[in-house]
Amino acid sequence: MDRASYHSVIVSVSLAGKGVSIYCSVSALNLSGLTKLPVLISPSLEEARRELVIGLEARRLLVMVASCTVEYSGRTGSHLGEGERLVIVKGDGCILVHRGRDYQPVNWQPSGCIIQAQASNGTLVLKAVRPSPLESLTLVVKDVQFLGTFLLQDDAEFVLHASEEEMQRAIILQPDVIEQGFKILDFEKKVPPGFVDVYGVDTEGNTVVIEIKKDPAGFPVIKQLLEYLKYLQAPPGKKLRPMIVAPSIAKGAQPALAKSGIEFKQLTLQKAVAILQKYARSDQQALKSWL
Amino acid sequence: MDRASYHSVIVSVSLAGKGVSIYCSVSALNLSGLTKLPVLISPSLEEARRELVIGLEARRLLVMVASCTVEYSGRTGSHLGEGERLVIVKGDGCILVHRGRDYQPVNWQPSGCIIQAQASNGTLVLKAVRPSPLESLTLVVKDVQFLGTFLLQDDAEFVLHASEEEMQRAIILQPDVIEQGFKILDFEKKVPPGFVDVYGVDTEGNTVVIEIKKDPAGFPVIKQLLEYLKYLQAPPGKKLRPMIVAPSIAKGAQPALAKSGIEFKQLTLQKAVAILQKYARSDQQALKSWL
DNA sequence: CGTGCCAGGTGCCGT
DNA sequence: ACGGCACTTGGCACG
Repeated sequence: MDRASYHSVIVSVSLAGKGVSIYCSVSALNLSGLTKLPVLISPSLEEARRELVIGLEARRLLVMVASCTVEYSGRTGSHLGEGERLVIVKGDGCILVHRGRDYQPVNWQPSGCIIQAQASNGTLVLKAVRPSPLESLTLVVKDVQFLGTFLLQDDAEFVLHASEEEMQRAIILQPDVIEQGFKILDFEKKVPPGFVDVYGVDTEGNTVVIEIKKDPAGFPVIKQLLEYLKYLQAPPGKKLRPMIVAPSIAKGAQPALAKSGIEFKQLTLQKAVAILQKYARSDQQALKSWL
Repeated sequence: MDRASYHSVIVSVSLAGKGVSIYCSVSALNLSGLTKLPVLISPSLEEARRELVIGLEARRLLVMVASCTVEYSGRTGSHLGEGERLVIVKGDGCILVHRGRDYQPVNWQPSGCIIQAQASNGTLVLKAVRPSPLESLTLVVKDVQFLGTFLLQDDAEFVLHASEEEMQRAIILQPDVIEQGFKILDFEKKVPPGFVDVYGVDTEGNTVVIEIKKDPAGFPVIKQLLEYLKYLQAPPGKKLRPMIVAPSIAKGAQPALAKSGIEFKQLTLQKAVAILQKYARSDQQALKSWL
């Protein structure tokens, strides 16, 4: 690829409505050709609509900065007056409307809905309908500041080191982390109100019922565990030992814990990860980089 | 504004690293000047970093499509290998990393964190640190496909028609919706396990304890209400009438409801909204457009 | 600041 | 489909 080919760039300036439409056609990948880089700056609504339809068809990632109103109707309803927002449409048919602040989108539609863009009376209407539960999101676009359509090359795997699941796996791999001689009989054991995380016996033959929390254990988990206990019983002459495994106890939960006869065993995420590291050689690669 | 001024466009083509850097400087607002439209297409990492710093400083909305790795460490930890993602940084200091699919971001940081962009060894590192709880998100950017910085003009108010709150307001405005002659004594009344949504008396002087749900009422709400009842009692010679107000009863919850002696009163969101419409003239404007 | 609770919660997995 | 539950849940209101 020679130096000259880098300059194979088309810039066409057109007058679209009241705005300026700059069409930068560039490709870093195909420099010798005149491949269009799908970025529109202040396009007319009709140009934007055309590009949206192409992007939706190709299931590309659409990123639009536009002035619009947003209506939602479905499980409930919402209304948002006109203003400039960031609109994202993904290849799997989900849509996000973000304002200039806040972590969460002001409106959205989960993946799997039908999205269409149509011109309507001098405005561009973007509609996203979710079949079940039936709900629809409607954007009436008055002005598009920016519209880009991208294809994201992304095959990497996402690895999350978190959660009860890793703590549970650590306990299963090394039951001694609970106490010397602890033996696991079952996990995710079904009882009417829900599932017992870990279920086992101590060296005395007592039944140990464990509820795991990755966060400081508070009142809800105590109630949950007591609820489970109603449906469980120890072997004749043995005790039922309810136990909460968590990194810590929540502020005011200590008295309730003592009163209800529930034991507490500290297990931090770090320790759980260390145990997994020790036992699961195959996981070492994925785990070594964090912490 | 004459036609010629629309062409006041600067396009500079530079060779940045292995990529092409097209710098389209345009403004639809200030066409006579050479105001920069902050959109970079395949900039060098140094160009991107400079633009990011400027955008962060000005608390603008940053939208970047880039190939990067993502590390998270805090309450838990995560790792995501290299791939192309959509990165959003908002003015309030939150950051979202979106992949090409899925409603939710693969990684993020809520608002209020400190974000910095720095060059590092041939890569661009974007770091977002949240002070409390202490957690950090680190993006190592290898290649930037697109970077735009926007200022969103958006003063509209968001109106959500939803939730228990509207149902509660409807009941408070028109207690008859529960039953003829029902009188409200209190709402959000504190009991040890939580709060009673609505608390009142019927025409017989019996105490009515209402729990509101906007979704079909299932087992959890029954348990919740029974929990509250333990801490409440009717006047001498009167009854305690626990009642669930919801659009419907969940599938298998009917028997449990009957068994526990809890009454059910249907109230849909639509009806609640209608009541609010009738009573709150000032709200009519906001409510009239939906449904 | 923790504690409780709602959310258009979402997502995952099970019957 | 409904049920139970975790989530880097986020968000708000309140003691």
